[in-house]
Amino acid sequence: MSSETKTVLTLKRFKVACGDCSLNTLCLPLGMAADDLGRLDAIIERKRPLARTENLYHCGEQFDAIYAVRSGSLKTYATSEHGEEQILGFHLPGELVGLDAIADGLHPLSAQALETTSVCEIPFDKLESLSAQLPSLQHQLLRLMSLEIHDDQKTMTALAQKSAEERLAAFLISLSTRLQQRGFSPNRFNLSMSRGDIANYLGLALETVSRVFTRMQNDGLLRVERKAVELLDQDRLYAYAGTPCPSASPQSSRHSS
Amino acid sequence: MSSETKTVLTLKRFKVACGDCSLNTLCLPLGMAADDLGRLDAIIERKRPLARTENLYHCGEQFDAIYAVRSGSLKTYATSEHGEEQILGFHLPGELVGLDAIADGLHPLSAQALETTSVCEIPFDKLESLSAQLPSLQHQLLRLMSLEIHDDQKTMTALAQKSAEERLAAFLISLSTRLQQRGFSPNRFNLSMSRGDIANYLGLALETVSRVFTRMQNDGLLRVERKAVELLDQDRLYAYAGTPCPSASPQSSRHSS
DNA sequence: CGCATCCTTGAAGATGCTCAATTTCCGTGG
DNA sequence: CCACGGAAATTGAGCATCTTCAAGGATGCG
Repeated sequence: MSSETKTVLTLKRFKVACGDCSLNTLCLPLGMAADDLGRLDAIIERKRPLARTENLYHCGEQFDAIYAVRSGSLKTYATSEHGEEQILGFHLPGELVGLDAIADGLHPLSAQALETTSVCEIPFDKLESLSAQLPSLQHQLLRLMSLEIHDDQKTMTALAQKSAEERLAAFLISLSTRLQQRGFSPNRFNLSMSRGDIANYLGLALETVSRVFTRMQNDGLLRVERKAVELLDQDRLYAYAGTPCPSASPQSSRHSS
Repeated sequence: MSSETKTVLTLKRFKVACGDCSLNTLCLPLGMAADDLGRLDAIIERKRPLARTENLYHCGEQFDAIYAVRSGSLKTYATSEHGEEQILGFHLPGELVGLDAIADGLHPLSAQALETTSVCEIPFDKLESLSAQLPSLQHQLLRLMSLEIHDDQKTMTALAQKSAEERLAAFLISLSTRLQQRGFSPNRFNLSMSRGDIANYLGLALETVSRVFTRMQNDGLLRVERKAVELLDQDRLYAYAGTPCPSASPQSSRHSS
């Protein structure tokens, strides 16, 4: 019995029930009733934290669970036949990874921790059957997948038609917004990824990202020192990035080109 | 009663049950039992066909249904504050559009027919409740959303790290593959979108797309005349595009460039 | 038959990349 | 504690790809 107690204590470091998790307004639990939460809790496995550069899964591996980031951050990336990597997303606490693997049961990407990171593992078969029983869970799962599609579309827009400055501005705004939703300062934060990672994600050369950072700093838009970023002029940064389709004012007049 | 018969006949032009639809191995019905299909049929509304340039929905409108393309094709696009459009996807028969709107109940994109196009309208609230009852439907819905995420990631990779040639090659391969899945020739097909649309989607200038087409034609890769495309050398086209993480045969021999 | 749209082709110019050197930072070991 | 070595970041110069601007040709619809 004492050994059992010991085990519980050991695991307790990682075991925080969804109901007590600060992320439950962002993550899968959003909108779920308290007693339904218990059923979700029951299928979730909390894993030991990952160290920096450690992989959560590799491209090509079999898919059997999705993961929710609990703390830290991850990058997901594809590897070309020539060994070059293409980063396709950075994932903050409360975000799900692995959704792209549902389609054919194999992970199309790899996921790697950018810093010490802990995740919740959610076996997909159990999640599917539970979703059928809990409408709010099903709804939130669909919502989060939709959100990922939506976010990817924003990234595609940035890659397709924005300049280096605009891409970096949009990237910083995305980070800032998401950090704010998680209770962090939107103006001062640390980049958990390298310049190379940012460049890779944004389809730019490492050197270009570095140059744009200095240019923005000289313009008084922000201060950046190594990983530490401080946004000094949100408004001008937003103007730089130019967000499409603000879901806002229906413009009755057509622009004639 | 005769009037009722008349109505049925009038609608019959559009009414093809999912069970009789040639797309049911690609679309939502995949994997569903025959009697379950009837329940899906019951919530689907077949709309009158859209003419070329007609919109299925506009960015900013309220979301209450997803759509399955039955015949023809659509483009989805965002509109920036300056009125420029960014195309984010082309959609062929059997593919779903509107999945990106689940997240916040408003369409982030507009959808426009590239040619005469008919769609099935699937009210989302009904789809959600039916999914909870039919596991195979829920599974296929999740699969198709996952597939969209996966496809968007491929596009992001192309935009981030590929040259103009590689992007166009990857685009043509994607079209070819999807057309083949739908029972069309993978080697000879018509582009339903303009050069400008392709360029916009690929993040290139219209002129660049035109030039790359001619270059590829001179290289014997393909023949292109206006909208008509014939792929002459699939292998070389694939080599051009370079697909990442083929989740497939570990090629023992590496192509040296 | 004529106009408008779409596509093609050419020439000049810009944005961002590659190559290369230097500096800063940080962890490791003396 | 300091020194060292490697990784990450910065900065510069030349260059390539793709864009922009511009003109001309083809196609299709009224």
